[in-house]
This record gives sequence, structure tokens and C-alpha cells, in this order.
Amino acid sequence: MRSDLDLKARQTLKSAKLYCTAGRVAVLKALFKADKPLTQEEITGQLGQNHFDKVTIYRTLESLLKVGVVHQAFVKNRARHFELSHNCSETQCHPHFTCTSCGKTHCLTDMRMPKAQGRHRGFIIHRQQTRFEGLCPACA
Amino acid sequence: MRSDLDLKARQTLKSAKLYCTAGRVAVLKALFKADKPLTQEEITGQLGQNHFDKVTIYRTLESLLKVGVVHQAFVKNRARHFELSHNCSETQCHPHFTCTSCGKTHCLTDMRMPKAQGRHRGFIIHRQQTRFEGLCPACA
DNA sequence: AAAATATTTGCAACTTAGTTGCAAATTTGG
DNA sequence: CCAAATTTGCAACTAAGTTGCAAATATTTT
Repeated sequence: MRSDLDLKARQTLKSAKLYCTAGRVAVLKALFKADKPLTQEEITGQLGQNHFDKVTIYRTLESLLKVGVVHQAFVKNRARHFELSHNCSETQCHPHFTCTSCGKTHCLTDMRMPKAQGRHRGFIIHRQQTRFEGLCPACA
Repeated sequence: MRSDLDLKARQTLKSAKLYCTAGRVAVLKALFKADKPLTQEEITGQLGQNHFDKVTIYRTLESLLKVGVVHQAFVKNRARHFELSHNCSETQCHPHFTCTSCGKTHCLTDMRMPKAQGRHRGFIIHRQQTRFEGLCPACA
């Protein structure tokens, strides 16, 4: 039984001209299912029985980064967080919200921040990301 | 000879009710001098001869974080970056620019981003940070 | 100013997150 | 199915940060 998500993952790999392997499909599926940026550890956790070495996970993420299917979000300083780029424009990612009480991070995919595109004192801005801190609905 | 910066650092520690030690003064001076967020390693580098153990640096930064004199910036995923809070308002930090070519990070202290204060779908926003990627004047 | 108390420091050891090299396994194209 | 190209897992390693504890330093008390 090959699920919808499975096909989506395979499709994605194919159009990115990446070898379609079990590990990559699994990682992509985890990212499709997630509603927030994930670390390698969280991805491994999602996979459960369907285990892949952390090196493989990192290398997969690296490949997906290179072709632009995923990107990194700045959630915590000590760990890389990855998410699909499909909710973001070329020049701007949706904002991320981190709760100072429970520590959880949420994607505010429905929120648009004004773009500071162009240049500023010689700096050519290609991409912008916004991060919020505060209280999430559950903690407020 | 006790420099201007020295006094400023001591003053800062005093008003934060922190023990005024050589290590803390040194770290604060390094941060005052810096024009961008620094890692522990960079701070240690700045200190040169005036060496303090990395544990001390981290613990000092932790103390300064707690009293709000410094905060963390999101520059790279694998290392904590610290800077003084004095260029930021309570609710918003100045944007940081990271060059995709040379990798250097700059503070855009003269740039104001519109605030997304208040709430959004139950999320209560206290603080916001913006991060840019692109080409710095030197690389462009 | 010395003693008493409170806090910080450095060291060694440890943890966590991520990376590298390489042989074995898998995928793709013919 | 074969050959070439690429990916995988393992073991070992690096980088960044943390913890416990005794010795050192800062502040407060007398």
C-alpha cells in the first residue's frame, strides 16, 4: 500500500533529480506530516520502527537543502531545525513563534510580514525570516 | 588605568546587582566593543592574554542573560551568539544580516522593521526578531 | 581592617549535536 | 540483469556547551 504522502514524497525526489531511496522518502514524509520545523532527533522519533541512522538523516536533509526542498528555521540555538520550503516564498519564510513558557514552536503560515526587500546601506537582501517570542494559546 | 569602558562595565554589573569580577568586566567590555553578536569562542579570542575559562564565559553570559543586559541572536544554528540588549527595544531587536557569500553577520541597528505586536490567533507576541540573508556590501 | 558569608572560578569529566571516511548495499539507466 | 553512480550504516571523531566540586574572590558584617 503506497499512500498519498508516499507518492508525494517520491514525486518530490524525482523532480529534484535525487535518488529515490527508502530513507529519503521516510524523511520527506515526516516533514510533510510535521506542522513545525523538526530536528534530526525528532525526525528519527517520527520514523519509529522504520529506523535510519542519524548520519543518513543528516545527509538526506543536506541533499534536500541543496535542491531547496527544505530549509533551516531558527528555533533554538543548539540544534538545526528543518522544514519544507513549500509554505514560503522565494524571498520570505513564514514567521515562527516560540512560546517562552512551554518552549514549543509554531509556524504562523497565515501571517504575512511586510518585506524589507531590496537594499539597505549596500546590503542586498535576498531573504528574510521573522521569529516571535511570547505566549502560545495553550499557555496564555 | 581604568578606562571608560571599564567603568561602564562595572556600572552595568553594579546596577544589575551582579558581583563585579574581572571575568565579567572583561566579557562585558568585549561585548561593548563588538559590533555584532559574539560566540564564547570569539569572546575568548577578544580577551587574548586576559584569559578566562570557557565555563566562566558561559556562566557570565548566562548571568547577563538573566538580568537582560545581553540576549541571544540567531546567527548560525550550531553556536550561541550573544550581544548587548542596549540597541534593542523591549519588544523588538534590530535585524541581523548574514552574507551568503562570506558568511559574516552584521547588525542593522539603523533599520526599523514594522512591529507585529499584540496577538494573532491566540498567540501573544512579546518580542520579535528579523534575520536577513543576502550579499553584504563587500561581496556585492 | 579582619572575619564571616555569599558568590564565582577553573578544572576535569561529561553530554549533545553534528561530521567524516570507507566498505557494503541500493538505485538508476542501458 | 549488468554496470556505473549514489547512498547507507558503522565507528570514530569534532565542536559546542554543561555539571560538580574544591579553591579563589567579592561583598557584608563586625
